[in-house]
Amino acid sequence: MTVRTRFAPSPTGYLHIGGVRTALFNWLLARRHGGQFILRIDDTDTERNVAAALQPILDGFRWLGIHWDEGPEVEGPYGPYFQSQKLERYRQAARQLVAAGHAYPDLSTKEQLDTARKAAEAAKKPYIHRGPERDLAPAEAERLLAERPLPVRLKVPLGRKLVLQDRIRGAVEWQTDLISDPVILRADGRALYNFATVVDDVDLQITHVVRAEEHLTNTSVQLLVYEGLGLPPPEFAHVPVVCEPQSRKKLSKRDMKKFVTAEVRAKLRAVGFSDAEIDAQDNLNPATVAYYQELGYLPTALVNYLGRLGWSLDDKTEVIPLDQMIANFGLDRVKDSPASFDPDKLYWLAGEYMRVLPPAEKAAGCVPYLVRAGRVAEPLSGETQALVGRVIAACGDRLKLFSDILTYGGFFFTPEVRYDEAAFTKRVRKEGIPALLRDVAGVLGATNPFDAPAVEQALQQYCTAKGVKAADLNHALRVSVSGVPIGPGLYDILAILGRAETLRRLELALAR
RNA sequence: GGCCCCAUCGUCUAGCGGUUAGGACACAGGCCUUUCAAGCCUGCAGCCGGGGUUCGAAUCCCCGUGGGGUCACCA
Repeated sequence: MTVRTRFAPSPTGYLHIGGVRTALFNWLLARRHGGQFILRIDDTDTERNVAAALQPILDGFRWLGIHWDEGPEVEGPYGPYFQSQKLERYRQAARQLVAAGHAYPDLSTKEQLDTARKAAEAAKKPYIHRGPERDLAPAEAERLLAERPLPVRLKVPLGRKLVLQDRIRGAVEWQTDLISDPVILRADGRALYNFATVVDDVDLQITHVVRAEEHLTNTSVQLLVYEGLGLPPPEFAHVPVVCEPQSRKKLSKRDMKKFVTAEVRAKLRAVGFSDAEIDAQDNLNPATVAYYQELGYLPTALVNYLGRLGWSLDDKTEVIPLDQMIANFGLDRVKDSPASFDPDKLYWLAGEYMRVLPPAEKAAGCVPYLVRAGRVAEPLSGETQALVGRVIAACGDRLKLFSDILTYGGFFFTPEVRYDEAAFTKRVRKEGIPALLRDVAGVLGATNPFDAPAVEQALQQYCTAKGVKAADLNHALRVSVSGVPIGPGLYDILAILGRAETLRRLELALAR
């Protein structure tokens, strides 16, 4: 039997980190066993524009390289893949349950239900609804349903114990007497999640339902739907939820704005977002995939991080490239306790992946940030292309995210130097430094060739000869030509700028 | 509150009856060094508590405690 897994997002307008982790596990399981991964859209209850709200989700998965074998835009033999297109199918399945005596129309009014619920609450008892029509003969129930629109409820069998053999949690049990008869079809004919999801999983021939633990309780009802339909349930695996950083609380889809801290805002502004944009877009925060995409994280790093959150290969491996993850993934090594999301570790992994990325790919990833910041214009000239390559090489391991090109190498691409005042005061506005720089400008004017080794040699010779501390000179030079106290090696900086530009910037600094 | 799930360094995890409880991120210190990174070395830090079972428990059982999830004509 081929393994078929699925991920079923609601079109919310963003791809949530927690959701991706769940989707990734499904995808890995399918790939590991040569099966299929299906994307299905749970849009039964959405009023909003589904297409627009779905696009960011599809984009996110594509960016991550998590490709679906069936679903939106690729279709497949078991569609439709949108719940909104399966209304008639759900009605038909509900009728089947009614005819088999496993479901019934409920005449109770909302008021009656509310009253009963409140009474139960006041008595501190759980409210278990059993509609009076549940004992109607199937034919009678069908007649009632044909007469007028009524909600349909599942007839939960009495006095039974339900046992789920969860692939991650082991045996989980429920007493059916504690399960209220759930509505499976509204009076207007729309299906409810617990029912639609089962019908869909049946239609899509899903073999393994891997989903977040928050669905564990739902599984009892779903088990009963399978039973009523006369079908064997698939394998279930409930993975623990992903929690907020430094917390045990679920990384919630609600209230994601709270993750937009001052630090996060600064990072987004650094790549060109305005405060207005940050506030307006609900997908620009660290709980969504888009955030990492915008900051220039390598998608491979994010996938590695997420795959490693709640699953491990062994007792030591942290960097697990995708092919290795596919080859080794299994539900048996998925943890059964929640894990909190750790931005620091993700950042570290991003650096690990960036380090081994081929130069051409680094350049391709960095250029868009330079373009967006107005530092280079497209199409890039051959000269600019070469400059980008040299700057990236000089940045070396400092580059962890593509957007880091702005922090470490931005000054190469603009004639005006923006000075960090604190650094300028500390390194340049000092007794004797301006005179030193003027002197050194002469040395640099005579250095040939003007490449890193020659510049280094010339400056060191100068320092030795004049008894100048190399550090004092280098710091002053760095801040003078780049404006900032951090960045690539000084000799690389000077060589890349070239003699003329170096001397021009030196004059610029001395004129301040 | 009912039901269900969970519990090893701050965080991610290894461990599946006998280990000096291992690794990673973060943090601290050191080396290197023109800055910042990187790299290398060192350090800090953990089995929620209590009972059992056993020669022996982080590991098995029970009870607490704590955390989480879920209780809709949402998904």
